[in-house]
Amino acid sequence: MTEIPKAYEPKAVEDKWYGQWIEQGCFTADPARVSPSRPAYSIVIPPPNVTGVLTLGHVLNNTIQDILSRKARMDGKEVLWLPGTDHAGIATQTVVERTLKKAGEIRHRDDLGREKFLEKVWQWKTEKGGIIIQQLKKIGASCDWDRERFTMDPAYSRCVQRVFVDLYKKGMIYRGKRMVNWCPVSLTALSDEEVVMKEQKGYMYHFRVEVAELPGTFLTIATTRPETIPADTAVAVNPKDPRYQHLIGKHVIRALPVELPKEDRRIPIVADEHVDFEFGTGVLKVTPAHDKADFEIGLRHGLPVVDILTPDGRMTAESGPELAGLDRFAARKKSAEILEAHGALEKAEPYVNNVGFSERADVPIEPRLSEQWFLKYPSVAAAKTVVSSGRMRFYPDRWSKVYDNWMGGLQDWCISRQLWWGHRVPVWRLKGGQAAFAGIRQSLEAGQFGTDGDTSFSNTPGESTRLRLNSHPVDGQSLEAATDSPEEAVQLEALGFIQDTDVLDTWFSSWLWPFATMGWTGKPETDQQNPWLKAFYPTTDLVTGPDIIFFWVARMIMAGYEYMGAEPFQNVYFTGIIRDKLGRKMSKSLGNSPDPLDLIASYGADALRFGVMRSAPLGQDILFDEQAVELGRNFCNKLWNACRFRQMQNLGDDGVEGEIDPSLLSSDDRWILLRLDQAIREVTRALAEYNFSEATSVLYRFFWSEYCDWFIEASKAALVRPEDVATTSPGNLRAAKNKVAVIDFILGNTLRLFHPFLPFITEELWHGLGYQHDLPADRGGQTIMRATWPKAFSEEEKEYFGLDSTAEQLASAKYGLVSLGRNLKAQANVPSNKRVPFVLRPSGRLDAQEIEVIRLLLNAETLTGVGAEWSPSKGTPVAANELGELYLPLAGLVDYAAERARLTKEIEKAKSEIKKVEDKLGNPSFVQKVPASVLLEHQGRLSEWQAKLRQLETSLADLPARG
RNA sequence: GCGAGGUUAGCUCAGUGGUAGAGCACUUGCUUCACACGCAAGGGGUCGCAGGUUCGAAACCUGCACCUCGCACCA
Repeated sequence: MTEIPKAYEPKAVEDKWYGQWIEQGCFTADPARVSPSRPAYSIVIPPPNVTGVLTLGHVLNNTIQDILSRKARMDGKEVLWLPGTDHAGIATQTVVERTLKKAGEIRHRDDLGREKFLEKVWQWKTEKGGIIIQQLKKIGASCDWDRERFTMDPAYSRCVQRVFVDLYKKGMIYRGKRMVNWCPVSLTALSDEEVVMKEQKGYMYHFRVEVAELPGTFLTIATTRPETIPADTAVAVNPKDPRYQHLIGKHVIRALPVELPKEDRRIPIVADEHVDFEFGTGVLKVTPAHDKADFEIGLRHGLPVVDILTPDGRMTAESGPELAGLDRFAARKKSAEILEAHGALEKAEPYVNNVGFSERADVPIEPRLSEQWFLKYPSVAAAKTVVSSGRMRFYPDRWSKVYDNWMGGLQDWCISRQLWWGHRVPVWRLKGGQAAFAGIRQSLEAGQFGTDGDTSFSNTPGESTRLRLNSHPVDGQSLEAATDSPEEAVQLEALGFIQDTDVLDTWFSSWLWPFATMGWTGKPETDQQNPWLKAFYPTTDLVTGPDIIFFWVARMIMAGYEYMGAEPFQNVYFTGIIRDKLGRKMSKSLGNSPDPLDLIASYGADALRFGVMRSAPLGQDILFDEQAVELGRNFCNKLWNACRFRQMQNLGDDGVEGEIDPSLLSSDDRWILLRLDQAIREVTRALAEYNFSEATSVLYRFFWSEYCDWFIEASKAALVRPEDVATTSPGNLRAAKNKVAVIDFILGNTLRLFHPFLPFITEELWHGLGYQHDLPADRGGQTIMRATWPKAFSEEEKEYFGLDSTAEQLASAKYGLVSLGRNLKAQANVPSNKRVPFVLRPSGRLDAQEIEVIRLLLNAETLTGVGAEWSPSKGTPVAANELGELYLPLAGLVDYAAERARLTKEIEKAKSEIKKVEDKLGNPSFVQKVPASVLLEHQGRLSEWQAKLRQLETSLADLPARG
């Protein structure tokens, strides 16, 4: 800090220190350093999407992780904050495909084929995929970048395969033809969690169908999706519905396609409990191929499944010549028109219903029957108990109920995706009957195949493949082989096996994140020797958003128990969701999401961190306002200038002042030491409770409202300017040096308290003020990151410094009196910079030193101490508290009318306070039942207000009648 | 429909039984020798509504209203 700019300039400071931290390996974790005296602390980052760019959500989330990591380092822990990125199957594939299309390289990914396309994705990932990691560095994230992981790293991929094969062997992963959520844009199945319900405006179409056996008799059916009529294979009524009982077992003539002969459109009327006869007309069209509930009805009644939609949501030829080829939404309109043209449409009423949307592509999903891989969740009981028993803590706790609720209603997880980018399902398949398997039988040493068992295809020790013989109603028999061994895969392919073309849901890889990133292999003998797993698993804290509690958190807990035998983390902190100041979610289309990097450029990274932390209350969504960042910048600037002020107090002996001499401490010194003590306690507790906004408010209050507003100002009474050193008495110089020692003590502690929140500026000031001198390199000498976290005073220390309530009360009373005096000045319209004389009549003994501090804080020309015998001239404005009476003699300048108004107002206030307390004290049951301390406190308050009232009334009476 | 959370100053939020708070915004006055990204003073709230418990309720209980978010879902 040779050159001292007036305002803090973050840019150069941030780049400089981040570079040094990296260079000096400050973020690097080493399991060998973990010991009982240096416990491990670990966090795994929620891996951001590799295609992602930094959002305010990331800033929030990662600032919290950084605060926790930096605090743990200062607590003397060995810290691993493990970073990385997620391959994000659909998102990444979409981004790359779009990019290639834009560049005119392809029209569709099929133009390249799977292999070539994947090469392009990898190329893109290498070139552009690391942006968010670079951005995280800008906010100061202290991740161990040497351990950065990616969910498609070879070692990580191996973990995914191993887990798949293991669950396959356990029978928990199976393949089946089911109704799944199909995304017609991404052309893949989705899990239930990836579908969001949205209200949609549409129409409820009422149309008529004729009962085949009773010509001229019609049934009216209500539907929102008339385009699926050609796929109807029945209509259903409730068996208890008297309106339709007589029709059960008869048939209707399906309305579409009209071109088809009537006899080909006969579909049965079935009775099913599912039908709600209150709803619509009580007659339900049953479309097993395109509706989950209808599919179930179809199963119950043995109905055929007729699929009239292509994977990308267009109508097939079976829907009739007028609809064929149309998009499903166009077909909806068209089919209504056809119905109307044939007189079958009774009405179309506007209707709002909930429709499932693909979260990613933001289009309505189609329920679709298809062959997919499913997982029965493992280790459910353990995962449920660890949270409900309170062994793993959720912050805020209410999320544990949400978790418990979801864990109680688990449905099998659809884990396969019809994509190219991702972990390919490690299952190989050979189709054909027994004849086709004959050759293989010979190549297998153990002839046991066709049953569900392990076989070795290669000679690699320890490798084995699970073989399973499946019978498929259409495809006939197939032999399925699941393996995570590359050697065996080669062998299988040599035998004509073909690998499944699906990839796995991205979450099927990220649920392994806490241990797969630490070198887990799934081989117990190896994993038990793994120093990283031994030192850092289970991790300490997880910080994430509540929106992925099911996607990620719950699944990680289950995987943790299944594969590590222990929970993956001890505490989970759920952040709020960042919204704009109108409470809307941040979104690209609304354009309401500011770029954090722009904010950093304008205000600095520390300012952004502080602003976001300050407006992030525990468990509430955060309404983001750029003003919060501005506040952060102002705060950094305040800190900067307070330290600049310290730098100017150089008393000839360069550098940090030494020990504090307790005998020279003033009441202000003792007061600020106690305020610091309080701040340390409150910040430490707030952090332990993950209450980050509370911690920042305490820091703000302590540093700005207490240290700067009162202590620094008061300290100016004792400080000596460098140019005056020669002419200052030795006693005053000693006092000044002791004052600087107190300032150094406070600032040294303050910088450390602030460091987790404001890493850059605190490091700069730590070195600028020379606080690193005389500290061991690993305890603050090299970096504030490793300085010890401030400790509250022990009783012994409090005694040593004389920190008792007397000192605190005296200082508080002084500041109280100063405020009253400043108020007198303002009421009398004296500009705050104008120095006028004050007179003080103390109620007890008051040192000259203390009087000087009061004078200085009042910015008074003089503050004359007078005895009880002194009396002011009539009408002199006066204010008083327990310390004494403060007069503002204005010799003819008093605005008596204003003074009368002021006094009258004060008197009213005093009277109302007295009445309040008197009412309470006058209540017999209050006096009887209330604790003694509360009674005393009320009595004290009463006499205080009474004394004040007397004084005010005297002043008012003393005012000349006319002013 | 089920569940969770919320309702306190113009705005964003603290405040879990004993004198209603902070920051921002607002008004007024200040180039007071660290800081105008600042200093000082000030105005502003029947704590969503109605009952109840209590000597005493913003806080605890009951009901209601409104807002937000999950989960489920009827074509």
